[in-house]
Amino acid sequence: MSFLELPLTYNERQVIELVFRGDQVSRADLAALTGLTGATMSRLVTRLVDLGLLSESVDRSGTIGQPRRHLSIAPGKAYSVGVNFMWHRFDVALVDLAGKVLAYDVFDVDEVTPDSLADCARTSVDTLLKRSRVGRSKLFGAGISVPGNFAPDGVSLRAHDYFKALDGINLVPVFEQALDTPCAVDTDGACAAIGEFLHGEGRAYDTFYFIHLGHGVGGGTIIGRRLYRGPHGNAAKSGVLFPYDQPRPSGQDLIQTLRAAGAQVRDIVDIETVMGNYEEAVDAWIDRSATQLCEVMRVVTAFIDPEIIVLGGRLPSELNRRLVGLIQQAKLVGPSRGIPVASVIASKLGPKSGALGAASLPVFANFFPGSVGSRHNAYADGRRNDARPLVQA
Amino acid sequence: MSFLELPLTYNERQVIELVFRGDQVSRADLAALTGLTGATMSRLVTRLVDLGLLSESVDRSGTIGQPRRHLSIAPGKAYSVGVNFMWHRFDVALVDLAGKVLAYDVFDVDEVTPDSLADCARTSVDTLLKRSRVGRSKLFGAGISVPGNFAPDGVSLRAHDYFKALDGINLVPVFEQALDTPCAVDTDGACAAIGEFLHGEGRAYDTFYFIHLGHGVGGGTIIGRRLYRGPHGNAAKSGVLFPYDQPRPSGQDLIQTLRAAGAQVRDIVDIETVMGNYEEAVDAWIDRSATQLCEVMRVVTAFIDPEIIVLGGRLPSELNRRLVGLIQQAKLVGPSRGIPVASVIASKLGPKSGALGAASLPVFANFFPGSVGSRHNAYADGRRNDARPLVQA
DNA sequence: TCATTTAAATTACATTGCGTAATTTAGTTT
DNA sequence: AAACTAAATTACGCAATGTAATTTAAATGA
Repeated sequence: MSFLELPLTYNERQVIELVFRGDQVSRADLAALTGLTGATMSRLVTRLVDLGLLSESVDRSGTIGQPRRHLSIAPGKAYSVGVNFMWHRFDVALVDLAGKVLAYDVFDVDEVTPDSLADCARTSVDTLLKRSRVGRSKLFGAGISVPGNFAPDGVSLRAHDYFKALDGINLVPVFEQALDTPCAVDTDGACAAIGEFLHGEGRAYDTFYFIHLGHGVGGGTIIGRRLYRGPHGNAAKSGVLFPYDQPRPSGQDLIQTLRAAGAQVRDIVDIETVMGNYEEAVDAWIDRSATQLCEVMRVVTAFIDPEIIVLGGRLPSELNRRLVGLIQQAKLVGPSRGIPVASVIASKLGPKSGALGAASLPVFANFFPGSVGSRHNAYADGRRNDARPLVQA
Repeated sequence: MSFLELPLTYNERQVIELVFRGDQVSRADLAALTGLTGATMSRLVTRLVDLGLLSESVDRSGTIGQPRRHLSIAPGKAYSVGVNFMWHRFDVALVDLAGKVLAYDVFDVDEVTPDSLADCARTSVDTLLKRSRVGRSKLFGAGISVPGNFAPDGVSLRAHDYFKALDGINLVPVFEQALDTPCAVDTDGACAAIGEFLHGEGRAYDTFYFIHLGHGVGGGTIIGRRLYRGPHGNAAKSGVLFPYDQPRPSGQDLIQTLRAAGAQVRDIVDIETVMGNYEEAVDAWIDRSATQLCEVMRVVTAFIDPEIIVLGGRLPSELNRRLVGLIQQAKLVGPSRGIPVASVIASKLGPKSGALGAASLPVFANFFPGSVGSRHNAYADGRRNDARPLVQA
């Protein structure tokens, strides 16, 4: 981070997370929530206020004693951009730490190669920064959401057929060179889960599963307020239950369904405009997909046992809501005796959710404790940071 | 713990874990592995040696410099018992911290109620302690492995039909009263996973999935050297893919298969003795079950993305090996484009694995870092320990 | 043979971040 | 306006780590 000398400590990140996800929290609340003492919390908060990351407002709501001072993330201090790639388009969001979307736009892309993506990203991000008069120095990172999977090395892409030129590429250095800021790349499902965790329904939960319906059927898992990527970055592939050559509850499948019904659909974003004219086809697709997603619900409950399952992605919000409605009505057999299937709710983040989720990656990485390993070590500074991964000695 | 004044700190536990899972580690190795300095490691190890938990041996293998001193877990210092309940029997193991099984025996149980289980546990544990001349004061805990699931509260049991009297019961206080030592209760799948992590194939991995074939089809997930239980304790229910009223790759199903072929089988332990006489039925069962387990492999890879999948449980080791052999031969379609299905290996722990896994629960809880939350706090002692769970303020 | 070299382990001292307890602050209650 | 209350801050102590210097126990080599 250019504007912060040192990375934040674990406890500073805890404070930011609690302020971010909570509402109207005071220092005293934070002390109780973290188990730290009031004295320590006072010091932590003072430092974060001095850094300009937190701001406070006095609450004179009339209880006895010194009034609480509610903390909130300071607006306009630090910015992150998110780039969300689709087939023929991509959308970009510029957000500040407080979660405000300062600028958002959709761009076209014809050719999908590392170079063209880097170009697109650079020009579009520059456009947004200029439009909202945010200086580059205030940008602490960029997140890029891509459809696809990772190779066993956990970093290079196993791309969809539509993105063949990206196969085997590690996009992180590509984007870092183009955007001149630290970049994080993850799957659309993982980005969406992080976005939901920071800004959506997931704010109320520590452990949840996100079913992501984009071109394919993906997902993301938040376990204990951390993104669970898996050793190879390929966790949460909800689509496993549906072979590619058969009907499946994916955006691509819906596009094909609509085309078969005679609609002109180029990409997922076009669905919303045409679906009113093909109600019958959409209804049938929803019914069938809801049934299929019920099996995802059962299996996710069995393997992850989450507090809640959130359904979202790139489909029109109305479709997500209808799918959730049907799933909620279904009487599902639990995954094992006596275990109920987890509840499902629809994401409310809307069409910007993809870019917002991508922009959430750097926020999570730089300001949240979930990206810090548990090193019980009194020294945040001056410590060696070269621990080898835990392997047989 | 009666014999240890204070619970071990996070870094002390790190040392124990690395010594336990590693082989021939020196203080210098541990420093490199943890990222702590040599000075700190020296202090940590000295303390653990003084406590009697570690012992060391000089390695004069001929390299220049002061010889390395290899560390190992001291034998005979601290003991744990594991109780592994089945249908008509249960087996008990007394193990020391170093992993040595000092005593092991199988007992019969006719009635399954909380009281009878407590009675059985008390008398059998007493027997083993006396037989191996281990004083009660050296016992730091007991682990109990039960078939079944947890209620949404995460502690009370949702028992199999065979154990109806246990339904809704929290067994922890029951056993703690009977055994007069801290008790941990978890599902057979979770216990087996922990056991595999400490003593079996899982020693080489940080994140793996354990498929547990007992009466039912269960499992356990180790994520980043911690047991992932799920918010309700019901994670890793591999059986979700197989309805109860259809053939499934469970021990119960194999018992029924053998009975249908004319065999006299009372419980899983009887399978080994009779299976030689019903080869045809066993072969068919193995073939079908291997095919079914291939789907578990695919789904686990999709949702957990583990480094490896380990297959084990209560079936005879030979059957586990044959199942693994067939699964390895199968050409499995990956869960998503470009992602290979995780590899599978058979557990080598043998028939004592259930009791060993159960006995591993207290070891894990008291001596490993995986049971400690990440509180970045310089003070191990004298700290308040009453942090509320992280919820909306 | 014995000084030199090497790597492991230990010791002395400094630094950091948290806890405890006392104090200050800003309001309500009586 | 004095008493009371809860939040926030300050002063001080302590535990655990890091840095740097030192000790230890072996191999090396003149």
